[in-house]
Amino acid sequence: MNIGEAAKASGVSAKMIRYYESTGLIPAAGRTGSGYRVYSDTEVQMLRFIRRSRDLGFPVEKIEELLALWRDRSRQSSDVKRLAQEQINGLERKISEMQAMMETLQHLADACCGDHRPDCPILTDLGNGPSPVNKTGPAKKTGLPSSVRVTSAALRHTAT
Amino acid sequence: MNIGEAAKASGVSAKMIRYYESTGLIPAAGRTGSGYRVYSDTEVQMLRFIRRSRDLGFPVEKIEELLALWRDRSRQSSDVKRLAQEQINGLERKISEMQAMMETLQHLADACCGDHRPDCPILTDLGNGPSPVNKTGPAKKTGLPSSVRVTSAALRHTAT
DNA sequence: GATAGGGCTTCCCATGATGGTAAGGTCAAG
DNA sequence: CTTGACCTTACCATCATGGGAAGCCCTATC
Repeated sequence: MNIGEAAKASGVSAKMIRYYESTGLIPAAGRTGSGYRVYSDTEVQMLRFIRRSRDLGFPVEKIEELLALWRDRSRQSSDVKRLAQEQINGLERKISEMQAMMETLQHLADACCGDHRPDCPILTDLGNGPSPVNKTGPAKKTGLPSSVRVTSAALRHTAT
Repeated sequence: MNIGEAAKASGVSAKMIRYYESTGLIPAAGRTGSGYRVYSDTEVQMLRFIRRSRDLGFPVEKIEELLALWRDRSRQSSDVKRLAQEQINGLERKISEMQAMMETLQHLADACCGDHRPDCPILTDLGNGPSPVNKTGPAKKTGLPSSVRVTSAALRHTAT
């Protein structure tokens, strides 16, 4: 099986398969005499594992750990569960941050009549809102990061 | 006001202020004889606007539009509201994607006893799960992106 | 006036996961 | 033997942000 077939079978693009190999996430594939990469079913299964893990939001760094556990027959399921729980916690945190953003935006949008006139509470808030966290006091770390910066990275893939 | 003071007053790092200037998001600041950037209160207010917009998850590209509307006294509030609504929709979509990931993970974690034994339904699922969307059929676009890839970009800033 | 320390300047590099492109080799079918 | 589809490597771009180096400037202290 060459890289294109492995890509189709695993759902991981050929580009990413090469990338994962270059970073050491997966071992270097075998080669034909002419230099083409060759993949076995076992390797395709590993790629599917990676793909599925990515779909669940795991960063590649964590997938490295998951793969190690996957291969380790003397693993402890508690280690796997811990990784999963950490991922759940991270997702939960991001979700609540985004929900906070969404609620703020919804309040602002609700207050904006959205007609031909220029008056707009959204812009007013953006201009006068409490951006600088340390506006009135010497607060340092309030606990909440205040900025969330979803960076549109998460948006990108679905939007495009 | 020099760039460091403007950074403190606006909540935008000096680094980012220079970056925003270089990309044209904000006009080039004035300079002292020795080349230091100088900022007025008006410019700091614009920076606060940007910061606040970022905090609500707007990508810089959208902030450019928001800023244009902010400056435009003959704007129509409907345009602002539309941008806000788009942002809300994007957040909503990302949130539901992450919630789906979280639920899947939660199910898997619930099924994992998390003890010293190696048996783990999480790893089993990752290895055998329905990763390749086109596994049994010639489906093309199922409508759902199937992959969500939050990329941990959203995690990063809060995690680190 | 000299010196120290901190702030400013520009320029380059890194992140994370992914796609794009270009130049060139290979394979299989006709 | 040609054509087209595929493979190879190598480099660049994304998006917003931080880090660092090398060098100039300003202020305070001695």
